[in-house]
Amino acid sequence: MRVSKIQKAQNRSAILQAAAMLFRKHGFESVTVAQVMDAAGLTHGGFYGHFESKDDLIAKALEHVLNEPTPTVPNVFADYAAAYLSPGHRDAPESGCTYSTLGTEVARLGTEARHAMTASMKERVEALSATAPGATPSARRQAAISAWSAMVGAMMLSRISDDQDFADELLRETKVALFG
Amino acid sequence: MRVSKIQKAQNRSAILQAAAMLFRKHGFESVTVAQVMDAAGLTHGGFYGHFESKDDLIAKALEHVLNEPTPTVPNVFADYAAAYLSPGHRDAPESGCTYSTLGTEVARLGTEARHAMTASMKERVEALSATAPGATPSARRQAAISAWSAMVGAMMLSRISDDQDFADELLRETKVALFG
DNA sequence: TGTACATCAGTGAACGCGCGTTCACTGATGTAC
DNA sequence: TGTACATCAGTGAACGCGCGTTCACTGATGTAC
Repeated sequence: MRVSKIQKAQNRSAILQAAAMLFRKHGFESVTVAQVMDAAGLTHGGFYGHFESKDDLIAKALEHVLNEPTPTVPNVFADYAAAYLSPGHRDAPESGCTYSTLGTEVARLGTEARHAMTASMKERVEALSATAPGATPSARRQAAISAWSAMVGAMMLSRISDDQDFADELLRETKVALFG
Repeated sequence: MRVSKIQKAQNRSAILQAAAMLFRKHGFESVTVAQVMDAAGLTHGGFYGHFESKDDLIAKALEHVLNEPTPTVPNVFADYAAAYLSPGHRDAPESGCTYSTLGTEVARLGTEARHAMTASMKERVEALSATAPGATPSARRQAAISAWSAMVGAMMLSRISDDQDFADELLRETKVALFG
């Protein structure tokens, strides 16, 4: 049964939202098209009315999650880092940072997905540079790049650890090293 | 045709080596058992004489690559970081650091693989702590953790970027921020 | 505004390919005498 | 040391499940008059 144009747009959005969550939680390849559609409250047959292929969905879901405004993100550098490097963020990958959940996989994706990610990375560096410590713009940009790299790396490593204490140590020591 | 015990051990080793390379280059799920066996110079049917399953291979290949002595790794902190953060390392993921190539995927693997990775991470932190900057052991450990996180993160992010200049900037600025 | 028809979003069964896994077979290795 | 036999690593065909993708169909939406 046909649905209204508004409903169709909402459905598309629900698919992207569900995909972005499932991908971050389980990875691109473990998540099936049917699972995404199910999580969006639809049946799998309708998928190709919204997207060309699963690869297309991956690219669109990444763009979607990267471009959505994240109102809870603090815009002061130190606050951003403290929130980022929290155990709460680590334990909720499905709603967290895309780089630390899917980074190594994205590096192998096609042009469209990587291009969207690259644009988003540049924006992130720009935004962090504004409030990063440093006397000159280039010093602030350097601080933003290295600190952001440390955050993303520490988060990923912390999620690998099956030793809770060590996982916490990675986050804590990185946070302290960056901001005293 | 049966082969000697020595040959069998060499074959097993070749499978692990091929798997470790292919996995780092293409990810766990994109690489097939047949591809691994082919790269090891064998046919796929013999695979189950060496490993219980593909998952078993993944765990064993990770242990293999994490425990193999890497003679080219400098043991002085700054040299290690400089070699790590080089474009050459970025452009040869198949023979590079496992964390920056497979990190986000390993975080979702089972007990055996993550346990091996965790033990290896602890060793790496210990090793880096020895020559890390800092007045006290805990300061050195902190420096080792945060700097290593930054290296792994910057490498992963650099591989995502489809903009060469930006990719290089991420590595360069992280290196300079860490060591002047 | 109301009616008749065309459009098309979503459904669910079906298809077919790829990949992990199994298995009967081969022939070289290793061992018992 | 040599011979006969048992073992078993590797081969390659085959199996079967899962998943991406297709398609005929349904019925509500949107549009033309």
